[in-house]
Amino acid sequence: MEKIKETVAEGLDEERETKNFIERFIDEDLAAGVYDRVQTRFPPEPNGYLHLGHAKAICLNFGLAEKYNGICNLRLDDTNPEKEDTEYVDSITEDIAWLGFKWHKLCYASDYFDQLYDFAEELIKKGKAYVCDLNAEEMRSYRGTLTEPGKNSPYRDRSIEENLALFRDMRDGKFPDGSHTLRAKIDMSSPNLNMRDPVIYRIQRGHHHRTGDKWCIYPMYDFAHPLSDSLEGVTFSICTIEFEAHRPLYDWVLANLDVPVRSRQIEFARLNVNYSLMSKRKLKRMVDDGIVDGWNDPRMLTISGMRRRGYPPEAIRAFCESVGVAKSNSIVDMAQLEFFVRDNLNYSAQRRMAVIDPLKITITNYPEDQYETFEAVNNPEDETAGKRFVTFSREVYIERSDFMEEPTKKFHRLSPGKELRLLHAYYIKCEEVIKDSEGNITELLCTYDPQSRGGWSEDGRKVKGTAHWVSARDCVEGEVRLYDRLFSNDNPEDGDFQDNLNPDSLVIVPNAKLEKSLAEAVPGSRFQFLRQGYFVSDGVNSDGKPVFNRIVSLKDSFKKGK
RNA sequence: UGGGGUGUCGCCAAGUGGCAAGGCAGCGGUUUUUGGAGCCGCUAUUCGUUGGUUCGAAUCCAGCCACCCCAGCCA
Repeated sequence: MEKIKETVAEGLDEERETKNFIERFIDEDLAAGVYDRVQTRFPPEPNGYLHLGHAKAICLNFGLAEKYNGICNLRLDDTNPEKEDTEYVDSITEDIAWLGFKWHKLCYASDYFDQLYDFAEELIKKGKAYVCDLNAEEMRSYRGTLTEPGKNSPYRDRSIEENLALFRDMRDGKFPDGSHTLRAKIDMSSPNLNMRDPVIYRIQRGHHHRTGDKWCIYPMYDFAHPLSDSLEGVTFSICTIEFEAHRPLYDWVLANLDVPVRSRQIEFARLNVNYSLMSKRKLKRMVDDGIVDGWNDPRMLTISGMRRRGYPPEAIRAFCESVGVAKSNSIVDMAQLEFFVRDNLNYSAQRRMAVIDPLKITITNYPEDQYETFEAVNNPEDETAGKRFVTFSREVYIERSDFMEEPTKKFHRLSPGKELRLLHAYYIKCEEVIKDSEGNITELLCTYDPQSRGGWSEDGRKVKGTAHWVSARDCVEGEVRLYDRLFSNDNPEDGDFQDNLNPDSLVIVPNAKLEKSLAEAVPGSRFQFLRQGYFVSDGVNSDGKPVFNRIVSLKDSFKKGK
């Protein structure tokens, strides 16, 4: 131990490792012998697709298990047949696997329906649960308010035998939906409303995606969750902060039943990102209302949307790591997410040339039928990415923004009479600007310096500007989709999100000029279109043109023409 | 309003009685055969607020203020 301390002191002085509060709780419990191992779980309800907020919970739960040499299950919390579907189960498993995590076991709350039922009977037999005949409205009025205590249900003092018989009748389908509930007998005057005899079973006829029509009664979250945790052997049940007031109930359920493990619930703050919505309910509404293409629309922070947008899973994990785990409500800046995407892509994405807003250039002293190829590195950050060849010819396209007729002081690219380096190719000089009748620039006539092959000259003259280009003879046309923020408002939660939609959230450029190799790009592969940012291949459109989505939005400083 | 939480830079976030980490964003500079990359700097005399305890307080105590969650037979 001492040795380890020394080593740490000597070598890793600067790598101070700060533990988050959950890790400190775990350390305490381990040290106190409350638990001798760590087991977590990620328990989504299969009623929608996973989003970045879930990614944070996934990283936390799976990360903790890994860190402490424990295990983490994926559990589908399917106790409400009305909202759940196998489509969602499939998307959830796919998304978690894509993020790079492996669950120890794939479980379903519905796996435990029989045991949960038995636990309910156990509670009844202990006199700690009763069947209540109050309807929803009556129950609400009996519950009291934030400031006034509730009243006991008139059915609260039924005998154990009667409760048991009634509960079995509920199970056997003898009552209509909503007519009876099973409630825990706790305290109708508790200041915590969750403890005022909460419902733990309700009658609900609906086809369950796994158990079909076997059951017509379903356990409530507050009953099913602690018991599912315990049955699986979960030691730390990590959930979001809105469940904090449910913790006494969570503990009550485990304390009043004969369970294998007394799991510990720990809450953390959910993730919010500005310019985006992170509520499954609202995401579903956007999908249903046709505001977006589907759950995988690249403008949404669903995992499938981010995947389609080209965000690498490693970048998402690094982001989740960076935002930390705490209990205060917070809204993380979208720029932080994009930073981790750029940071990853900088060394993982190959470079390609593409011209999104083309301006034609004719090189007047370059022979009409001639062409030649140049070698170009695929990624200056990664030698193993190799090289490719690009073809040069008499007519090329450059980005319209790489030419300025009356250049400003800081503008070093092409302008009349000035030289510009075409990346990997030659120096060219602008000799003439051709305009249409309305004065719009339609073409530039340039000359090239044959001595500058490779983009370098022996006379040592300095050419500051360099631009990407594409040979007119050899390029392919493609569709480029520029995705911006879906919401114009920093916080779309202000009012109805529909009022905050950004009309320019999707701009389609149908005829971008692409380097030939991009025509065969595998969907999902990411490239840097040099100065224009990062793009991901998204297959071909209905015209058979290759499609690219922009991955991160432009940095504001660059937008301002710096 | 009863209960439960949270307040440290524009945004996240460390800090657990001994001179306020780090990241994002921003700003300056420097580079570069175009990375929006790299490199170098700068950016909280102050921790919601007021008092108290202490040689010493973001850390302990008390009051106040602000925000979030709970009155589903949702999770």
